[in-house]
Amino acid sequence: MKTLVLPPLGRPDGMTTHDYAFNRLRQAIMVGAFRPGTSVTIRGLAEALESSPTPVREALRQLTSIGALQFLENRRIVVPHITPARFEELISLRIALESHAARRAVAHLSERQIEKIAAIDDSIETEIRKGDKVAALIANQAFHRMIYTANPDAVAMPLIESVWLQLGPILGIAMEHVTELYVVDRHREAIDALRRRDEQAVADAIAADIREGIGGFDQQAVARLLRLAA
Amino acid sequence: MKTLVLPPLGRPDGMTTHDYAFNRLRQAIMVGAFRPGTSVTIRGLAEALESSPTPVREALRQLTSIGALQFLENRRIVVPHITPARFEELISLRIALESHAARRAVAHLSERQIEKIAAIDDSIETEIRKGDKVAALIANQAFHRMIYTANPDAVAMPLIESVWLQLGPILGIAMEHVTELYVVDRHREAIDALRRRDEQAVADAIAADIREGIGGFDQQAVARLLRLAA
DNA sequence: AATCTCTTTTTGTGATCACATTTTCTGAAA
DNA sequence: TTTCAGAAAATGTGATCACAAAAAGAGATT
Repeated sequence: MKTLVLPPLGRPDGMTTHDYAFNRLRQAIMVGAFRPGTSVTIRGLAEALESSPTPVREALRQLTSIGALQFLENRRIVVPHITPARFEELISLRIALESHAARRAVAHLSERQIEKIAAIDDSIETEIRKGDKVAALIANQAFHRMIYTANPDAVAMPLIESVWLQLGPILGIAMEHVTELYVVDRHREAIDALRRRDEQAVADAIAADIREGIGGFDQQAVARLLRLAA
Repeated sequence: MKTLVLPPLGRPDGMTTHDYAFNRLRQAIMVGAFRPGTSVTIRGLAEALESSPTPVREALRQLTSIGALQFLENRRIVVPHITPARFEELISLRIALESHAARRAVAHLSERQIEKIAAIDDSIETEIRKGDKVAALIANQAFHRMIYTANPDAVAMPLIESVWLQLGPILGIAMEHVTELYVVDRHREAIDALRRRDEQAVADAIAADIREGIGGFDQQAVARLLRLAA
């Protein structure tokens, strides 16, 4: 029985055990700490998180609701498999959802917020230069999240995070097999468009960012990655 | 203590208590059986479902993950409130998501499936004539679901259902205050477009269907409905 | 080696209980 | 009637346990 290792995560005061388990697992999956097909057990995670089955099971159930995990018929809990076709669907969904969310956020963004977004973009570059892929990834997600959540009724945000979670595992594989991380520079383009309050240009920049970033993997590249990981 | 009444729902053999609770509550919310702001208790639902707190809590946690319920800071569990702005965001998200899903489904639909969809559309008319609003609503959802899930990798479907769930409570209010139910006849248009394999026309018909259906409530109408329900 | 059968272990499920917090109820004071 | 303080009840949380199903292991047979 190998003990499970999870990326650490701070636990604020007053946070319930269940919430902590949920957030920690969620973040682990989102940054690609689990491979597709990996199976987890309630008791195993309870031990790793130093708690009991009850709150862990609740966290796992929530994670399945957002597509991050899957309860199989035989009651096993696994990280869902990805096929090239499903990957392509997820990317196209990301583009549809995020360009929609970006367009809907433009009117709500203050100058100050836009500067904050530009600062986050700088931090992405910094992390890449340092070679910290996970940190760069988290900063990149923060960049996108900051834009979409400027809308006070950002109902699309939870759905977007669900898609990110479903892409997490293959992202983890990609990171292992890609020596150098780079981010296509559509971010500057998006920031400029935000400053001009040009909704269409913002949506286009976000779409291009996704398409040329993780979306740049074609079916064969995905198939190759999946084979490498198998 | 008034006992809680939930719309009935069959329970297949071998279905876990948790799964049953989840599905029954989900369906109840989706068809508008709960008002916005309604609060529920774990023990109360456990009693109504003739089970214990554990599986009910898991079901409630899942429902919060998909936006159907909300755990407040004081640990109370409520059906989320809706503002006119949030309503408008949800409708616009429905249009973005569903026209995307519809477009992506067109290529996968067989002639046989299209006929099945047309049959479902007929059943909607039947239910409306009978005056059974809930049945008409469920049939209408089946119509949409059947289209989107023709795509074997319909990754957008769970997200779409999440939006439906969030619109459920206001839908329930609307049904109480609308004497006559009618469905804008964009369904025929969608079916025709499906037969022609015209992706753009299908997407447009679905968008129009939403916009002229539930989306037809303007901000003032929503505000009025919410006031009536308060 | 490969396959099958039986035993042992592991695992998910759901009920129950103790605890702390929150809400509700009760009754007195203003 | 309103307001407020304390008591009582209700509620969410998390650990534990018993049970059934599934998986893993052991040993015999082909």
